[in-house]
Amino acid sequence: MRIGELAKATGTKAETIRYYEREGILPAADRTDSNYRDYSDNHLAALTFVRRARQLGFSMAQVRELLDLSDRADKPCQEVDELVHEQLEEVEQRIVDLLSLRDELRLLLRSCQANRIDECRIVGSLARPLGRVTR
Amino acid sequence: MRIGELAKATGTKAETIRYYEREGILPAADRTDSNYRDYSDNHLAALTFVRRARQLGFSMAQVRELLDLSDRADKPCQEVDELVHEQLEEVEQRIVDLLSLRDELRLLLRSCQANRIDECRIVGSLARPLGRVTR
DNA sequence: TATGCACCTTGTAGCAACTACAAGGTCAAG
DNA sequence: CTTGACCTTGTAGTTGCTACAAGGTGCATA
Repeated sequence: MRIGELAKATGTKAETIRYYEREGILPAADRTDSNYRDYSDNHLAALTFVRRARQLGFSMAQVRELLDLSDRADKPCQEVDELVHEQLEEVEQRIVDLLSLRDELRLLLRSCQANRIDECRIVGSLARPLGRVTR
Repeated sequence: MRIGELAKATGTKAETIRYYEREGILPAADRTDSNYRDYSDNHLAALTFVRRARQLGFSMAQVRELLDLSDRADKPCQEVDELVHEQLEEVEQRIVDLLSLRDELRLLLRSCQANRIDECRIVGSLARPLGRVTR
């Protein structure tokens, strides 16, 4: 299959696929006589793997690790487990951070009672460091 | 005060402060005889404002808008309100996204029962598109 | 046969918001 | 008078793409 077809099949832009190849994330494809990339089903599987891992929030470096690990069929999968664990913890931390961000923004919204900007507590609140929004 | 002092006072790196100046987010400072930047309390207030807005997740473009608005003391603060609202909605969306990411990662972790990578469901799950992790 | 159009190629530059140098100037203390 | 901490400018790197530009290919249609 050509790059456009693979792109459509995986919901990836052709440019991104070429980028992955440059970065060594995907193996280079065969070429047709006219120098077009010619992909196999293995490429389709690999790209699906990569995209899914990226959607799950893994970094490119982590995806590389996952790819390396998934080639070692005989090894224990403890390392894969650890990578997923790490990622889960990061995501959980980001959630905690965003929740407190959300609370701050809600407070900020409630603090605007005035009509004019110079009386607006939002603008005033921004001029103070974080954590002292209330009063 | 010099740039290092301002940096310490606001928890910003000196390089970031110079970057803000280049970007027009902060007004240029006066210079000493030896060409060092010399900051006033107004700069301290402005930088605090900027950093706080950034910590709240506002983009540089939004910070610019907020700064412009906060200068128009006589205007109604409806626009400020709208910006905060927008940002709140974005944060809430990011939270929703991350929550479902977290669930996916948890499922993935539970799916690893095997010991060898070629029997590990995690690796297998990654090879399938999102949304079909379970079974 | 020509020509239009969708597709492909490479290479380079841009995005956000910094961060990290390098190479050199300034200033106070010892 | 030298050491060290600070400052200056300028440039390049980070992450993960995305967007061109300039040109080649392949196929259907006039």
